[in-house]
Amino acid sequence: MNLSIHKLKQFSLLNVFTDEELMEIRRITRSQDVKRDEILFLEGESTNALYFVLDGWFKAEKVSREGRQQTLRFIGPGEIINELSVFGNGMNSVSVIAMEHGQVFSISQSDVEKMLVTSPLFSRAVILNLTHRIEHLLNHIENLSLYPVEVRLARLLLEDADDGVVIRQSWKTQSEIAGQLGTVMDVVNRHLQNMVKRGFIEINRDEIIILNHTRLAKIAKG
Amino acid sequence: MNLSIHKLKQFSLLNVFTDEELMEIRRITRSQDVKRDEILFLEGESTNALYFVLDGWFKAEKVSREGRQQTLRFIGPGEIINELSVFGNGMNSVSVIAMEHGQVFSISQSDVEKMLVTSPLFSRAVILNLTHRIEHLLNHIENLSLYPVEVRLARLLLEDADDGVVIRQSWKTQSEIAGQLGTVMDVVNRHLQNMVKRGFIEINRDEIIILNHTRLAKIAKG
DNA sequence: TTTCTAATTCGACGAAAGTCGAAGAATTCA
DNA sequence: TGAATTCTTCGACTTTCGTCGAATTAGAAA
Repeated sequence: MNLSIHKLKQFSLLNVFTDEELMEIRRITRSQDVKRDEILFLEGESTNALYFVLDGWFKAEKVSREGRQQTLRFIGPGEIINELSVFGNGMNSVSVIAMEHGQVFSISQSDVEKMLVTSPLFSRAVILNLTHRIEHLLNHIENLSLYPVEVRLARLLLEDADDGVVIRQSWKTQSEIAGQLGTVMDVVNRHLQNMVKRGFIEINRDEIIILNHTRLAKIAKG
Repeated sequence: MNLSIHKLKQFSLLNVFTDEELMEIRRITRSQDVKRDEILFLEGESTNALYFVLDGWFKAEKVSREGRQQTLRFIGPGEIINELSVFGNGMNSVSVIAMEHGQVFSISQSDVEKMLVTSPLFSRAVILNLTHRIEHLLNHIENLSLYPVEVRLARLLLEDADDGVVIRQSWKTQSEIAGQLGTVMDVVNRHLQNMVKRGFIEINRDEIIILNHTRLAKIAKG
C-alpha cells in the first residue's frame, strides 16, 4: 500500500479527518493508473465514484456535435474529479481525459455518502469545494460572454504566469489553449502572434514569457 | 408573523426539518419587502445572509465595464439567493436585482453555519442545491462557447415554453432575453424576426407562441 | 540521420455578431 | 387624453470570429 496518509492530507476534502479515520478511509480507496489520452469517463455516462488526482494532469471538457471543444478546467494533483455525479446523483456532464500518464484513486459513491452523513466537517469541505467551482464557472461565463478572445487570452496568460513566465506542459498546445478560451486554434495563434509583434510576449515551445506586463494587463482589463 | 411553516417547506433546503425545528428557524428569519429595480446586493460586496424568495422575480447578473450584461439566472419563489458568499465566505460574484415588487426572508450566515453543523440533512440539501447550480452553469458555458445565438435562442424558447407558449412577464423584454443569452438586444430581435418570418413563432407583448415545434427543435439541436 | 507526425503560421474568405442612428409601436404616467 | 417613457424594429456598417487550404517548423520515432 503506497498510498500514504500524508498524501491523503493533500486533499482539502480529506484534510478534515484524523489520522485514524484516514487509515480507515485508505482501506476503501481504489488506486488506478491512467495512460495518456485515456478517457476517465464520458459525458452522459453515469460514473459512481469520486476520483482524487495523485499525479498527472487531466482535462474536463464538453464537445459539440461539430467537434468544437470547450475545456472547463485542467485538473492536477490534489484536485478532485466527478463531484457532480457523486453528489448530484446525475450523469457526468463533462468528459474527463488524461493529458499525460497519471495516477488517481477513487472512493465509491456509497462510501462518500456515508462520510457525508457521519462527518459534518467533510460535508463542510465538500460545500466549500463546490462553491469554489461555482466561482470559477461564473468567472468563465463572464469572460465568454462579455470579453473578446484577446482579453480572455491576456487574462489567461497573466493568471498562469509565474514570475512573468507561463510554463507550458508538453500537452499545452495552442489547440488546448483555444479549447480553454472557447475558441479555435487559428484565432489564438493570430492573437498570440499579434502580441509577439507588439513586443508584449515571447513564445517558446515550453514557455511563454511576458515581456511587458503593464501593457498585457491593460488588454486584460477589457 | 405571517411566515407560515407551510411556506418554509417550499424551500428544498428547509424541507428537511421537522415542524418543531421550522418553528425555531422561523424565529431567526428576517422578512423584507423589495421594490422593483431595487438592488438586493452588488457584485464585489460582502453580504452575510442567505435569502429565500417568497414572492417576486429577481435576476442575478454580471456587468462588464462597457455596460454589457450577462444574466446568470432569473430567481423566483422557492429559490435561494446568495449561497455563494454564505457558504464560500467570499464576496458576491454577481449582483441581484428585483425585476418586480417582491418579498424575501433571510437567515444570517452565522445561523446558517450552525444549521450546517447540526443537521447533516441540511448539509446534504445544500450540496444538492450547489450541484444543480453547477449543472446549470456548465450548460450555460456549453451554450455560450459552442453554439450561435440562434441556437441558444431556440433552446431558451423551448425550455421556457409551457404547452407551446412562452409566457412573458412584463419585465421579460428582448433586452433581458439578450442578457440571458449573452448577446445584445438587436441581435435577439433579428433572430426573433427571422423566426417569425419563417413561421416558426409568433410574438406578442405578453407571450411568444411556438407555431412549429419541430423546426424550432431542429434549430435548437445545433 | 531520415522519416514521420504533430504543431504552428499565414493569407484569404465568408459568416456571425456588435454598433449606430433613427423611426415606429406600445405602455405608463401625469 | 395627451405626454413621456420604454420597447421594438429596421438598415447599413464595422469588427471579430471561424473556416479552409497550404506551407513551414519542430519533435518524436525509426
